[in-house]
Amino acid sequence: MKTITKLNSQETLLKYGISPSIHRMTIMNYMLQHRTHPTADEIYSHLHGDIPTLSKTTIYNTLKLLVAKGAIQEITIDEKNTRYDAEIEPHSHFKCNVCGHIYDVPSPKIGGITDKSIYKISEVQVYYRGICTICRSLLMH
Amino acid sequence: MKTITKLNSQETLLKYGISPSIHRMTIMNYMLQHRTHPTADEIYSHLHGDIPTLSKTTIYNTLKLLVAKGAIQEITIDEKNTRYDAEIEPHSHFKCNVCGHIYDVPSPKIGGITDKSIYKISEVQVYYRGICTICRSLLMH
DNA sequence: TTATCAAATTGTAATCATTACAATTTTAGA
DNA sequence: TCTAAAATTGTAATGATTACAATTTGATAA
Repeated sequence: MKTITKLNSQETLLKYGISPSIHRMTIMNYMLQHRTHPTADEIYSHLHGDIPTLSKTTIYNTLKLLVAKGAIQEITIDEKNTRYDAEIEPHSHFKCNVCGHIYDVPSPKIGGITDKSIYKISEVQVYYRGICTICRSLLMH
Repeated sequence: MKTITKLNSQETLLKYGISPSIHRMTIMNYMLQHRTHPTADEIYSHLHGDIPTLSKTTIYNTLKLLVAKGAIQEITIDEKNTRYDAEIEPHSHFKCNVCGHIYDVPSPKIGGITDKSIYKISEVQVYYRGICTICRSLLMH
């Protein structure tokens, strides 16, 4: 099992032209396994137990590299921290204002200014905010 | 002229249930006149010349209040700073990765998860990133 | 008008995410 | 093995934002 996921993260790194060091594989692996849109700090906290030598700077460096190479994406739906997402297929995000959870949701069909003659668009982010089903039912008693 | 814009900012504040103090009117007025999606710090820098007693904390407090009351909106398209926008009619944003300018663009028709049965959506933000026309033509010589 | 109380504002210090940077370690290839 | 480049580390700096206690302002009632 572990071998397989390690392999997956290694393959992913190679696919995006990133030399697969141990730490990079560990971080990539974490991202592939945890689709919770973690912050740099959350990743650090979770990995620090297993690999005490892993520094927070490496987390930041690696995440920045992964984003630059297109292996993961950055999302700014959370006003406090930058969050990261290993899912790079088109999708949107919904943040519950009550529990703070960020959900992956299907991307809407975008019309509007996809008109490439005006702006050269390289990225589209759609952020929804509101109350998720769980919190809503809790609020209703 | 000045009287008119002051009046407009006062009216706007009253409309949103905010008691119109001098500073709040000044900040609201700035927001109404400058559709550049300014940061708290930019607002402070611009107003500080005229009103040296205006503190940065008041800028932050006021912006937060204006957002809470719905008089302006917060946008997080810029990874560094929170930006604010007096335009509250539905529209989207385009950020040029070269010059950093943030443009207002028409909102796309949103299909997808506007399905209210799943999530109670209170806010939708659409962020585009890429290269704006000006920078693109400059890059082409 | 004056006293009073709440609201508004201020300045400073604290917090917290992120980055800069120089030093050290690791890795791959000659 | 040796060496240069790449990767990683720890610490300090930066910069945005918030906390908070103190002060000022403004509206109201006596």
